[in-house]
Amino acid sequence: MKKASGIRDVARHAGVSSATVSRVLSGQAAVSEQTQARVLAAIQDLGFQPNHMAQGLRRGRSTTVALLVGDIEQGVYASLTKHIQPALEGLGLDLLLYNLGHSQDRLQNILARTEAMRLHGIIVAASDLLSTPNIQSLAAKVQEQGLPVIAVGLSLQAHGIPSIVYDDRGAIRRSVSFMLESYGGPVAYLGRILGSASGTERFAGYQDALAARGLAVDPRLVWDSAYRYKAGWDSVQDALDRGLSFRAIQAGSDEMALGAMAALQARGLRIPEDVAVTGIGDIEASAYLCPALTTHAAFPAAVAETIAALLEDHRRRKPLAPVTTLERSFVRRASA
Amino acid sequence: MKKASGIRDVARHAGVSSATVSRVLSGQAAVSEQTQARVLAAIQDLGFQPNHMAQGLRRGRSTTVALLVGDIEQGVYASLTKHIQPALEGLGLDLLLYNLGHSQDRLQNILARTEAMRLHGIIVAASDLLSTPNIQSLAAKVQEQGLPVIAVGLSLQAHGIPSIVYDDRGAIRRSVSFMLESYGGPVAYLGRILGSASGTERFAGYQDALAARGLAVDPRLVWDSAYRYKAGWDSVQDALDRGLSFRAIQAGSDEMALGAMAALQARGLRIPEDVAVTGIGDIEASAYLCPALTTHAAFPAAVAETIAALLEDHRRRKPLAPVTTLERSFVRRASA
DNA sequence: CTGAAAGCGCTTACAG
DNA sequence: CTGAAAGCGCTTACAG
Repeated sequence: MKKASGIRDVARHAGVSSATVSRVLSGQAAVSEQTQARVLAAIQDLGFQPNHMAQGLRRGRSTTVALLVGDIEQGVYASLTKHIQPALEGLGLDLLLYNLGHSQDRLQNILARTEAMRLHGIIVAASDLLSTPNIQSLAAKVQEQGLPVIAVGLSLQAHGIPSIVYDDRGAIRRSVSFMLESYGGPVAYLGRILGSASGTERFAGYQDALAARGLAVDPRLVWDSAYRYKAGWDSVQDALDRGLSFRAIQAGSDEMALGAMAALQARGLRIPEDVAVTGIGDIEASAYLCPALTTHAAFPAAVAETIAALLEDHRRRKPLAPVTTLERSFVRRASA
Repeated sequence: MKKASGIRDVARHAGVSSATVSRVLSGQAAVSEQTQARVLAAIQDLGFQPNHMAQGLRRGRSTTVALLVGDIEQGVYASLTKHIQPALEGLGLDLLLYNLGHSQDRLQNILARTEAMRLHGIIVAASDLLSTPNIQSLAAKVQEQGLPVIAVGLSLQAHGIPSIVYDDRGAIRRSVSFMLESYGGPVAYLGRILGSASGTERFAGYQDALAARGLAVDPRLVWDSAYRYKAGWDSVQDALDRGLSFRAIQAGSDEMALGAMAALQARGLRIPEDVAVTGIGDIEASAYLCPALTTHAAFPAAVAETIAALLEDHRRRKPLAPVTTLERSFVRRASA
């Protein structure tokens, strides 16, 4: 806990110039072994740590990556953040978190603020359909500033932004097909979230499954809704009030599925004997409910690794993979 | 989207010196109205934004606040983060997130890394008992570096660190008393988490409630456990296997309460007819389960406001309130 | 109220 | 392999 010392102090202590200290710090330039040893010792002795702001100013970029998430309170984003932070730390990068709260305006403000801080990169993890100006703003950063921008959960590949996505359409197709076969009766779709990129993808999987069996989509069994528990609860209460009948529900997220299950149980319906339920996302709570929720797992660790790899590729000026698609895995539990 | 322009460009554009531009930027020094207007216009014209790294280097501190959370996947920390980020943004500050994963080693590493970045402040939101070296390291930052450090969820007031805490002991005392009165039978305590500051506080509330009725604590009905859903599930399964009998459960967190409820239901027990359950925290899921969980609410918005106020006080060199205690509010729902 | 100048702590051509 | 010097983009005494 010495007073903040600078590179000059280290240089003096080691009997070299500050340029040399800087060189051993960067590890890039060639420095003789002896010199290096002496500098390293001086750094140790003084407990020296290079000033990030000075380095950033000089290098023209910070060591900070902005992570913009749809809503940190949602399990998906929380677990993603939990894995991304240490992955960045491994690359010597720090994570600046911005919670979008699913607002395009907020995204726009943040993107504007962001210019001034010479970020090292931007990760956008949001399932919302982004507004055109926002996408253009992101694409501009990639092209003009050479700033790596990575999209997670929605594909911005068409705009030249490397993306990491799940094959949600395929996943939902499989689980809906499974429920159609196992339970026969009609399968409702909960949460065709308008304005959500992944919501749209997932709903397409539902359509695929019905189409494969020559079934038509019954609009009364497609429930638009907001995100979250309450939406699931409300939609099911509403459907039951209207006397609709269905044998199973595919929810667009685990949160909605849990809300739906509570509503079914509150009405005295048994899961899965009366109505089967499947979610997608596999949030932590899903495994510890009664009955436990059948769902599709996510792989936040794999996403974090992919992000780290892309960032490394960018550093080495390698071309970045335009899109990385991860498969969901179906987690069969008691609810379906 | 102009090329990054500097203060000099603005100065030239406005026909003044860069010192003057800096002055209108800071808003601190006196500048004539005309000059100010011209500078502002130039800033507009060029879309100028001051370089954060340069400002930080010169001022000796960044505009970045580090938020260290126990585990971002837990509802408490997620909702706290969600509210703190915009509160900081309102003060022109950015949030650097570090996920501790409840590890003292990680905290130590982060605290060490942190030296180099000339932070604007540090917020520690963790319920773990901090290790002595970590507390000393935090206290040292307050004293030597004049860096504001704020503790949330655990009181570090004894170490000169302003703290924001809930009266969890009082809250648990009230709900345990309530269950004792309503259900008569024995109340078990789930989650006396060893090594957790708030875990200890909460358990003390349980002891208070029993003591107030002249009851002794039955050690078989005090279940130590880890955090989270699984712990709640396992503890209850275990207690049931051992043939223990209890009429109600006070859980040390909502997550544990939900895990416990699932375990009870899996064994065919009804809630609250056979066993009543109360949690603490009021995570989003709690309201949308069947039955909905009776719990104690948190007030993340109030915490965020308090943090912002403390940071402002620090900026104005006012003394900071050593401790701010918030009351929980009891949310009576169906589970107890 | 305003400007010229020094300097925050680094990195990186440029010489040698 | 190493050093002296310039400069990244700001802010802030110091004069006037």
